[in-house]
Amino acid sequence: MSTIKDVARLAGVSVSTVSRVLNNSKPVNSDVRDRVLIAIDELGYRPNSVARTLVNKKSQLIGVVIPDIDNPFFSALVRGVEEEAKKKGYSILLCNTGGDLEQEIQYLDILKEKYAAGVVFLTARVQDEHVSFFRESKTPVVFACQPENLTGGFSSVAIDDFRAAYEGTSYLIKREHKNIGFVSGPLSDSSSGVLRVEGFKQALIDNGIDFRSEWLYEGNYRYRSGYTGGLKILQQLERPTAIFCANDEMAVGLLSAARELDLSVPEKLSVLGFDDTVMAEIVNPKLTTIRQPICAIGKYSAHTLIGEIEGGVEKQHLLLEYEIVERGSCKSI
Amino acid sequence: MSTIKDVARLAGVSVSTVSRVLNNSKPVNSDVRDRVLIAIDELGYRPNSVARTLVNKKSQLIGVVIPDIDNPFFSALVRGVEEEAKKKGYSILLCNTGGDLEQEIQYLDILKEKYAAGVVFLTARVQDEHVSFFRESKTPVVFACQPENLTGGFSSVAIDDFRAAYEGTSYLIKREHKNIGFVSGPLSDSSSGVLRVEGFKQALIDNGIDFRSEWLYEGNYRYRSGYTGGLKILQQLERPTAIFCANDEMAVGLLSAARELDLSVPEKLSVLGFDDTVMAEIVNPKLTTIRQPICAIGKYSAHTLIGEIEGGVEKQHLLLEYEIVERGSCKSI
DNA sequence: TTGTACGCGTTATCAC
DNA sequence: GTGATAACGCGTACAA
Repeated sequence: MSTIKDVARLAGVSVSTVSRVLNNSKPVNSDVRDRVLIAIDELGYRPNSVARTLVNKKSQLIGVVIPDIDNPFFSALVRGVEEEAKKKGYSILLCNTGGDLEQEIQYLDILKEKYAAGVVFLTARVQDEHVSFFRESKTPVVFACQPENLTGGFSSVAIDDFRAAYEGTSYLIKREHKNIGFVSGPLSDSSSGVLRVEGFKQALIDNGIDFRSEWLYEGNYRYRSGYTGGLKILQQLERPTAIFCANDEMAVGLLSAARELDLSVPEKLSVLGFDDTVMAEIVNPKLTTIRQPICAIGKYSAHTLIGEIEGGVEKQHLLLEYEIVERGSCKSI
Repeated sequence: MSTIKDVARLAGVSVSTVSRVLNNSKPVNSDVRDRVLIAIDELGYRPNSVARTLVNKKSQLIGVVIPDIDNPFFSALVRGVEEEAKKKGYSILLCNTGGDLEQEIQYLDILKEKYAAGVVFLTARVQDEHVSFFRESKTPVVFACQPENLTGGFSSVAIDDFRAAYEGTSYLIKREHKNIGFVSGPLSDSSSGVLRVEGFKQALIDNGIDFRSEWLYEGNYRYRSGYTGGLKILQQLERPTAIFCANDEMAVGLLSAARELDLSVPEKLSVLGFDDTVMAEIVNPKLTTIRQPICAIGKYSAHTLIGEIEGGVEKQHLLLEYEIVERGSCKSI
């Protein structure tokens, strides 16, 4: 492995000159520049990024902190981040936290000690600990899938969860559903989850439909809770003709519950999902769902982040487009 | 951020002494050790890993190179690697390659320049370029899901794909199926894929059943190819009573094809999957499949790797257990 | 425009 | 046992 010194020697110049052509940090005579370039090429020289990091106090690493890589929603986000980062010469340090605050902080410390250039952060709720870390360490960060007002002043990329849920509900109402249930995410801390219930409720109100709390089930985004919620809601004397789930995984669980209760979907029950992850397509009936451009959220998160890292671009809040994709799980009554 | 010098000053010792208590590299008097420890605590000092890496030429980074993080099979593996690595103080550099050799090599170069301690590698086929990289750079590596004889002498963690496919086929045969189709992975380069077809064929032979090439479809592990393969096989004049798919995703695609052709599963057609990823459970009917302990493969890969990194443990080939998990997609005839 | 020399935070080799 | 000091590979004032 050749170093900058080898290049300097071969080109007959000093290391500083080599450094200058490497970084375009100062003007260099074109003939010497050529000599250096040739030497670099000849030696197959590549600057040592560790040494660089040590002096610059900034690496080419981007931390991606998420609750669970083994969840299609998060892995799609990571893929988006990775693609964009790779394009710009950054690598991904994967921080899998299980949604645990302690682990999040632990990883944040690791990122700091490795001089990570920035981090894309997806958490159920932005906590004071997070905010103060980013403030103190001055590490650029963008929060993914987080409502603008909860990011502590940092950048974010998301969709408008309130409006998306509002429109999803409207979609159901337009199809003559007046009895609509809702399986939500955790309402205590999942901020975008709260937005979705609120969008749902608002749509009900605006259409003169009463909200029925017995048809609201607070799940946790997992298959199991969709199943349980479905059982809870559908076994009541009076049951809704449609249920809106705050994500696809729960919707799929709900499908199982409906099947178990012999309620055919969509004939007897319409089911509307959220996210449009891979499972929406493979389940039977295929899920009508609100598509959230997860991979794009990852891409734009990375893009925004790198903008802040390199260009000193201003903090910003991006809202991406969602859309209702109609498949087989909803029908008019 | 305090450095080793600050600690040395505060403790009234030299930096070398601090370094020694940090690394237990040489004996230190217990009273001075205590002073150092106190100083460390007082300053909240944490050794700078970048500087460490620069002098040791070895970081605490483990590269995980896979084709696609947004695929439940690979993401499960990554989760396993991450868990084990985190436990041992290593972090994960995620290398998403799209299965492209050029990108694999590109990432390998990045890993080298970052002084990665080792890499967990999952690729369709181990190529000469891979092997020579690991030989020359002396970077420890373990290949995941790769047949022992194709790892170029490096460690590996996998299951016995041949036997697993053999047993899967036997499972079908025991249930009186004599006409069995097979949807395979790519046969040109996916080595474990080849093993699975061979296990399938061998089971046929050992049971006196003819192999019918028209019932073999070469897919690519994706949903779409399972669907297409299903159509191809099931629209023939004579069709099998059971089809074995080399992974779950294709099995799910096959399910769609069967539904489209009005062949109810498992009544008219038994379908056997492979892997037991999340989708096996959410599809209807639920998939009977051969469970491969993907997450554990990740864990053991990391464990083996770290053993080689730290202990100079010998190269080894681990074969983990698989099992047939019976759900609703297969029946006796 | 170019070169010298020092610093980034550690570890390791040497003397003491 | 302990303490200087030279690496590790690079960027950058500063001097020329």
